[in-house]
Amino acid sequence: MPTPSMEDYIEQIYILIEEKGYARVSDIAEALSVHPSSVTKMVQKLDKDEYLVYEKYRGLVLTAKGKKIGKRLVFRHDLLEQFLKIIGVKDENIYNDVEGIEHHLSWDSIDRIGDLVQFFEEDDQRIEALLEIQKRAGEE
Amino acid sequence: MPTPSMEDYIEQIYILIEEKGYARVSDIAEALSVHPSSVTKMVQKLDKDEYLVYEKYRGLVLTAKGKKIGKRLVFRHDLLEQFLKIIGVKDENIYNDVEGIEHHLSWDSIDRIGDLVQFFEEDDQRIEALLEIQKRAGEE
DNA sequence: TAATGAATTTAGAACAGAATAAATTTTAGC
DNA sequence: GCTAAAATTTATTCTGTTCTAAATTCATTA
Repeated sequence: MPTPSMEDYIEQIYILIEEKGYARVSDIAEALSVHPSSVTKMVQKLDKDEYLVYEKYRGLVLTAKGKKIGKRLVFRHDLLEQFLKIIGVKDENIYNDVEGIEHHLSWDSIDRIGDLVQFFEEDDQRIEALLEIQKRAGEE
Repeated sequence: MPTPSMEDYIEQIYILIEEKGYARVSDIAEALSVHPSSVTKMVQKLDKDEYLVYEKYRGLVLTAKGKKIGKRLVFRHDLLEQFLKIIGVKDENIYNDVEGIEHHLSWDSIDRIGDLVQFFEEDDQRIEALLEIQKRAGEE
C-alpha cells in the first residue's frame, strides 16, 4: 500500500504523463511544491516498490501497477472535487480540501460519494432544495 | 493552529473529560492507540501552546481556548460520522474514514456537509431516492 | 567538441510524531 | 508508614518526508 505522500506523487506523475507524455523531475517538483531532490528520493522509492521504472537522469515510466493505481487516484480526486463543488464549497477551498482528504477515504466511502454525485446530477430540483437549505442556514 | 495530531489529542481529551470528568495519560493513550510516553510528550506541547494546563504526574485541565476548540472538534467529528452513515458507508469504515479526514476539511466544507445532512434529514424520500441509486449502481 | 548553464542526484541534517527502555513518582494494601 | 504495583516521565532511537548544499550529469551552442 502506498502512503499518502506516495499517492500524491503517483497521481501527479500520472497526470503529467497524460498531459504531456512524460514527467520530468522538475515538473513533478513544481506541481507538488517540493524540491527536486525530494522528487528524486521518492521516485527511487516508487521504483523499488514497482510503481514505475526509473532510470537515473533519464526519466521514468509508470508500470502497469502504477498506471492502474494512478488512474484510480485521479478518478478519486476528480470525484471529490465534483462533490465539493456540487454541495457549494467555495472554489478557493476545494483544491486544498480534496488534497487533504483524498488519501484518507475508504473505497466504500468513495463509492457512496459517487452515488451521491449521481443523485444530484439526476435531478436539478435536488440541488435547488439544497440551495434553499443553505440560504435558510445562512440567514440564521 | 494545532496540527492534525494535536487536534486528535485535544478532541480525545475533551471527550474523556466530558464522559468521566478527567483525562488520565493512560486513558488518552488507550483511546488513541499510542504509548503513554507519546501522550506525555504531546501533553507538554499542548500545555506550552496553552490548550491545557498540565501538572506533572498530577493531571491536566483544558483551558478556555482548549475547551472551545475541543468542542468544535467533537462537533465536526460527529457531523462527519452522521454524514457517512446517511450516505450508506459501512459502519466498519466510518470511524477510520472520519479519523482520517476530519483534520483536513475547511470549515466551509464542514458547513456545507452540515447543510447536506439537514437536507437528508428533512425528507425521508430523499434518502429513499439515494438508496435507489445505490441499488442500481450495485447491480451493474 | 568544449564549455557553460540547466537539470538531476547525493549526502547530510531537520522535523514531527511515535516507540522502547529505564527511571521516577504515585497509589494501595498491609 | 512501608512496600509493591501501577502510572507516568525521561532519554534516546526510529521512521518518513522534506530541505539545503554540494556534486554530478546532461544538453546547447558556439
